[in-house]
Amino acid sequence: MTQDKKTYHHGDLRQSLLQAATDIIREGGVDSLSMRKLADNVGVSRTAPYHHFKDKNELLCAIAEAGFSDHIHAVSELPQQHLDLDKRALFELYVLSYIRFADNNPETYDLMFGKEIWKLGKPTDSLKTISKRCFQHWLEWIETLQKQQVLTDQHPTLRVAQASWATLHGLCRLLNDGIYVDKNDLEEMGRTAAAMLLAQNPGD
Amino acid sequence: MTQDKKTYHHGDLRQSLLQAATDIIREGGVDSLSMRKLADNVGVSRTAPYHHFKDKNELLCAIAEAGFSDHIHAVSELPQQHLDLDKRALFELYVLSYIRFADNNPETYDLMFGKEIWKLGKPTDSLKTISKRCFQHWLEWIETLQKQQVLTDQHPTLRVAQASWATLHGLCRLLNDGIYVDKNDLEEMGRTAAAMLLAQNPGD
DNA sequence: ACTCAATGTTGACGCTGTCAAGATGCATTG
DNA sequence: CAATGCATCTTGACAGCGTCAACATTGAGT
Repeated sequence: MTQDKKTYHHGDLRQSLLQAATDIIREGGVDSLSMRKLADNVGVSRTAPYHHFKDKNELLCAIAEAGFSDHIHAVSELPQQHLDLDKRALFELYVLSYIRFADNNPETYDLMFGKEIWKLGKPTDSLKTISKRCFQHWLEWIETLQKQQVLTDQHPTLRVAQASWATLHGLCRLLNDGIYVDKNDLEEMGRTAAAMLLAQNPGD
Repeated sequence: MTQDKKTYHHGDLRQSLLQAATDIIREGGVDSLSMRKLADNVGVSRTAPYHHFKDKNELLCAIAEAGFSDHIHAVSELPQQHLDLDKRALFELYVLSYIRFADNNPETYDLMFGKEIWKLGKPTDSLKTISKRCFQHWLEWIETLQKQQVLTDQHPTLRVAQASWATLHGLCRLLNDGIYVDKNDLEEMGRTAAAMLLAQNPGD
């Protein structure tokens, strides 16, 4: 598997660090990740990681970036897997999928959309790029939903996209931040939110 | 004003700590608050605060508690100040007021609804109490809005209250966490969100 | 074979939360 | 009024943190 570790040079330290960091974070949360413990876990000295990441912030950005990549991948598969569903049901499904992603990867989600990076730290250029791409996908879908009268077209696409995303985000934060803990409740909340956001059909 | 400070006993340390802590937090964010700096600011030794707060968590809970108190106070005044508005406009006004509260007191808001206390720390009993009371008010108002057909009554009051609150909360997080920075944009998002959540009137 | 840049190491600094032990002084009791 | 006890405040200490500076090792390219 991993090298025999007797060599002075690790050979693949950057990748190992990312992997180990992701594990630590998944295990004990973002706040349980320290550069020193991370280095120790990988079997390397305290400051070795600094040859691969300028500082802790850059490490976190790299992890968040991978999170966006996963997320985009997972989401883009959704519509193709559910060709049978009508647009409204698909929207609800997206809401629930979004919640599940945040629930399954709470700490990654925190990094992707948390103040640790976006307010306290500084997002990497590549992180900014991929996060914009992610929102762009959302935006495009919202636009088609508006055209299909599934979402209101009385407001600009951008605003509708932002407002509905904020709803999803809010639900996830309530779960991930420990304000609501029961994830079944949260799915129910997600369903209700989806229903409220959708344009009411006259024929309902 | 404050005592002449030459006395060994401070006399009113607990209150001074709360005040200074709130100032520090408002100035530089929750993360800029350290027990040591706080003690120093008040002119007292490192560990003196521990005679008034078991640990940092309890201090933060006390600040959050004051935040809830302010919030409840501000909100309860809203309907009486705007008797002229119809129910739908009042709802939008509430949304905007909520956003403004989070915008004006971002760090307090973080404490009130952030993982620092609810997930990483442990909320005080009194904090739990007042936060429940706060949500209870929201819940009651949502119920009347449902009865007035301003919000959908096709879902349980609890779910509607949770879902709509999640929307507000999501908007605030996006602002406070630095994902969206323009607060004018955010108000527009708030308006859009309010419109989407409201039950569509046939006669619109 | 020699050099250089990339990568890894140890030492150090100042910061953090908080525990333990000792100093101080106010309030209550004899 | 003197003594005692308890709340309060102090200094000392420890383990942990991010990261800078200086030094060691090594693989790659001339």
